Order: sequence, then structure tokens, then C-alpha cells
Amino acid sequence: MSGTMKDLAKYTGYSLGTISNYISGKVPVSEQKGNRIEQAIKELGYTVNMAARVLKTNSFQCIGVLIPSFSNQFLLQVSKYIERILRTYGYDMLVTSYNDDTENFYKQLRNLSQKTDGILCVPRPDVDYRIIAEEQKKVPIVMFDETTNEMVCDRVLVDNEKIVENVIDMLIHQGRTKIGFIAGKKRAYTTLQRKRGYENAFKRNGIPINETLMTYGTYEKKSGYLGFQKIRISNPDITDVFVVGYRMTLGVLAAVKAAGLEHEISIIGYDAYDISDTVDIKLGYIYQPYQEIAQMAVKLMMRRVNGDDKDFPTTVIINAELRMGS
Amino acid sequence: MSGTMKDLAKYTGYSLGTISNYISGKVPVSEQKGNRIEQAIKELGYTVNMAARVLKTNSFQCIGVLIPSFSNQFLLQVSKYIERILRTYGYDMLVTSYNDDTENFYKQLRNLSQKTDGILCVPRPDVDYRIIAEEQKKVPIVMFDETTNEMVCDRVLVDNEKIVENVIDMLIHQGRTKIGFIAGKKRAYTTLQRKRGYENAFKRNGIPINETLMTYGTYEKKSGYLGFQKIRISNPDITDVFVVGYRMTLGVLAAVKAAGLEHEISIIGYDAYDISDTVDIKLGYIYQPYQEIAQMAVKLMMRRVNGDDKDFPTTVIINAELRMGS
DNA sequence: TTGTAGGCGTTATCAC
DNA sequence: GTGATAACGCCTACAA
Repeated sequence: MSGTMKDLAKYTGYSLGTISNYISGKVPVSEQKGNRIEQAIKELGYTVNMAARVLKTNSFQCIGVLIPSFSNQFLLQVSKYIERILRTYGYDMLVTSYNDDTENFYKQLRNLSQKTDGILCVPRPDVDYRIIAEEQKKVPIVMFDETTNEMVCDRVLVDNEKIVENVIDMLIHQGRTKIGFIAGKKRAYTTLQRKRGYENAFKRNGIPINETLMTYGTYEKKSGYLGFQKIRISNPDITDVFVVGYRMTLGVLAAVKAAGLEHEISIIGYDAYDISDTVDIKLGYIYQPYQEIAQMAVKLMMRRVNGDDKDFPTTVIINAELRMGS
Repeated sequence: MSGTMKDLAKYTGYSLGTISNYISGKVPVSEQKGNRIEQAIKELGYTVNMAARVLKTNSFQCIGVLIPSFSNQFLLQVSKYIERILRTYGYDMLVTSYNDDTENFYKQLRNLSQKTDGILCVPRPDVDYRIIAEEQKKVPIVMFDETTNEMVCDRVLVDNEKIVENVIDMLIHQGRTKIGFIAGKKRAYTTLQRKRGYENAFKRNGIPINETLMTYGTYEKKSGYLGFQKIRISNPDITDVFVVGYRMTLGVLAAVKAAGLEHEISIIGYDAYDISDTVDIKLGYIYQPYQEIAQMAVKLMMRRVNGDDKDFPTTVIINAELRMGS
């Protein structure tokens, strides 16, 4: 237990008010006393007691970020930018993962709502929106990347439907129509969007949709691996695979390699920018602009935190882009 | 602002003490009153005010984890286990990154020491140990993975020297002596250990050490790429590369591939377990047991948090192992 | 500019 | 079991 303001007051002989004024910096204090207080702080090893300050001011100067898993490269990357941007606003960031578990999601949400002034979260599709709504009464909540439909809530999302549609359309125009699609979790918002984009492209080109070319996954490497195998059983003539997420892309790569199809198949993976030049397989990737997502989410959150709710609920849509491996 | 205990007291007509007793669960309360309070909680939307509780109890039931970067797969993986294990002790986890910046490290350390009961951190080599010592007066600090030498501090470390020595020795016995070594940051503890292991192996086998086979890196992919190129200029006959960290391994893979040397060179990468089966290059990896590291770190921290300092400072050493790609 | 006093929401210590 | 009351450390009027 380190010293308190009271200790400083006793030590210097000044009043508590003067000490507080000096430390908060909001009310000027004579230089002489300032110096003496400064010295006392060093002497007694004083540090502000955040709990007390928060209790009094009811403000944490801190925003929570809640993501499904620490294995998600993309979200961690976004978080990194969120942290930087928040700092320019004088806010700290607290990251928490709910480990892909719904109950844990609720728990962490409650937890963060006790420790922060607002929460940026990536929800699961199966969360009970009423629980979120309940928390939302206490602190502003902005969803990013994923969302749930039932909720009235601020959102920052990527236009998954459009980018997928465009990419698949491009492939079709190149005469490649046997395109496997390994999506994320079945009910996830992003999955639905991407699936729609995939289907749109085929419809647009008057090609019937082959359900056996599609499958879902868990974002784990293994499920990418298995997904590819499953699709290939029904479609030995498959030429392209579109796969969502870094780790599932790794899985597909491994499966393609294990099947000795490195030169027959090309892959387009979400967020696979890191590995496109390390493998022999042709690999393009969808780039989701981390920084812009972070920027928009923080901006919106800062407005909410400062009581500006005039356009609530608002949804910001951000464009992704296709990039090819070197 | 949601309801408080005082509101509950007013609403139910019971005293503050009874409300508190019921909510903390530490003192039994008659069932009838319990039910009534439960109902009042729902009615008024009461939630504990953590700040007030912390102020009073001086305990956060929360441990902070401070890592250099959210890009570090390995540390994030360890954090995931830390979180799980902490939960079994009834503690939460807060993760923070200092973005490879020393000043930021200090800042986050101070920050966490205000929000948690103890800090598990991965320090930079150049941190001023006095600042850590200062924080350590307030909360227990356990270093893991990395450490600084000057500090009197608890540590949970991997035996990098031994594993590297063994792996290099094995290669030498296979007649492969042109082994490149791309280490991490120059002054880092882990780097020094690994370098020593590398050198030991050569000494042990009576082979002179070739400095041009060694270089440092920043753990970024690019620095792995450049590191390989640099080493190869002086050593066109290089047959093996030992490289530290997931991303730098990716860089080496890309460089080897760019040079068309997929079949001449084999690579051993730290923590590269994810990609070993996706590339055509022979790739082994060092596996650092995440779970065990997390377990040891948490165990030690829990003892410190509970005031058991009898073996302070203590250092736990954990063994890594070599695994080969599928 | 400086000091005093009251209260933020909780827990802990008493009596009853 | 229950109720009153006093802290915990800080901030903020308001008064001096």
C-alpha cells in the first residue's frame, strides 16, 4: 500500500485540497508548494489510487475491446491500431477474449462494463441480444467486424458481400467456375454476407449454384484442411478455393499440398497476406483495412462516450480489396 | 448510472448491511429477504460498482499481462492459457501490449499496477530495472519468456540455450555445418541464450564459429527475409537456417523461395508449428510448451499475490522441444 | 491561492 | 440475522 494524498498533506503540512489541486493540475498551486509536494511524492512513493478516482469521477478513461479469440490475427491487428488511436484521445485500451464461448462472452462483457467507459466488441452470432442491450444501458457498445441482426447497436463492418461477389465474379470471367468456398461459422453475420456474395456472382453469370462446393468452418486450421477434403470428394475437378481467415487458409494450403495439387489449384484467402509469398500454391488474399476499421470504431466510440448519440444507431461500412501474392 | 446498494436498501426497507451481506454472500441472510433483494436487484438493474469494491477491499481479483506486441503469436497463445488458468483461481486477466516501445512499457506497467493485483510481463532488454523495481513495491511482478539480468525478480523462462545447442549439435552430426542463425533483438535475454547455445554446439564439435552465419532481427517478417539474404551473400553454400519467431520464419521461407532454393535449404523455426506442412521447404520447429509456461507463471503469481514470498526471487526453467514438419 | 467538508458505493465492525 | 456507522482515497464545491 503506497502513500495517499492524506499522507502527502500530513507530510508537507498543506491541506488535502492543495495536494489534490496540485496533482490534478486543474487548480494552480504556488510553485514553492508544488516543489515541496513533488518531493513528498517521491519520498512517500505516492501514486493515485485509480479505484478512488473512478469511484469519484465515474470515468475510467479506458475503452474495452472484446474479441472471440487471441488466435485471430486480424482482430488482434485491428486492436493494435485501436490502442494507438485511443491513446491520441487520452484513453487506454483493455483487450479481452471470450474464447469462442457464449457464456464467457457475457461474462467478459459485464466485466468490461465495470472497468471501462465503452466496449468495442466482436459478437458471436448466437448471443442473446437482450443481454447486450442490458449492458448497453450502462456503457456504449460498438460492434465491429461481426454483428448480430436483432440488436439496435452501432456497428463498423466490412462490406464482405461486395468483395466476395467481385472476386468470384472475376474468377468466373476467367473461366474458372469450380470454386470451392470454405466459410466461417454457420450463423455468423460475416459468413452470411460472404455466402451471399458468392451466390450473387454465380447468379449474375447465370450459373447454377453447386452446394457441394460450399462448407462451413471454425476458423481453426484443421477445419480448413477438412473443408477442402470434403469439397474435393464431391468435386474432383475443383480449380479454386475461396477460404475465410488466416488459419483456415493454412489448413487449405496443407490439404492441397498433401493432395499434391499445388499446381492445379489456386487459393484466395481472407487476411492471408503473410504467407502468400512463402508457398508454391497460387495464393491471393482479401485485405481488410485494419487501420480504417480501427479508426472508424474509435471515432464512433469517442462520440458515444462524450454523449453524442444523435445518429444512434449508426452503421459504418468499409471496403475490402483483393490483392495477389507476389 | 445503475442502482446502488443504497437504492436496494431503500427499495426493500432493509439495511445497507443486509444488502451487502447478501450480495457478497459472506454472511448468511434469511431466505425471505434474499428473495426480496434478488427481485429488487432485477427491478433496479443493480450491478456492483467495482471501483467502490476495489477501493474498499484493495483487491482487484485480476492479473495483468504485459507483452511487447499483439503480433507475437507465441505470447498470445501463452496468454490464452494464462487466462484459463487464472479463471480457475477466480481471477480475471487483462492483456496489454507495449508495442515494442520502452516508454510505453513503463506506462503500461504503471497502468496495470493500478488495475491489477499482479503483473506477468515480457520485458524489453533495455528497460530500466529501477522502474520495474519501483512498481514491484506495489504489486508482484513475474517475468516470463524474456527477462532482464539486473533485476531481482521472479521468472519463468524457457531453456533456450539447451534446446538450440541440441538442435544445432544434431545438425552438425548429420554433417550439416553451414547453419545460418537469425536471432531476435540483439540485447534480448532469449537472443543471448540462443546465441550461446548455437556457439556451444560448434565449440563442442571443435568447429570454428563463422560470424557471417549469424545475424539479428526484429521478429518482423521482413527482417527474416533480409537476414537470410544477408547471410547468404557471405555463405552461398549455406544448407540450413535456424530462425527465431513465427514471422521471421515466414520471411526466411519467402526469401528461400524467392531465391529458388526450396530444395537446397532446410529451416528450423521457433514456434513455426502452423506452417510446417504448408510449404515445400523442409521445416522443423521448436515447440515451447505454452500451457506449462502459463501454468508455472500463474502458479507463482498466485503464491505472490497471497503473500507467500518465501522463495523470492525464484526462477522456473522450462524445456522446449524440437518437432519436425509433417 | 488555500483549506474544509461532504460524499462517491462498498465493506467491516460493532452492537443488538 | 440484522442494522447503524465508520472508513477506503479521491474530488469538488464553497468558504476563507
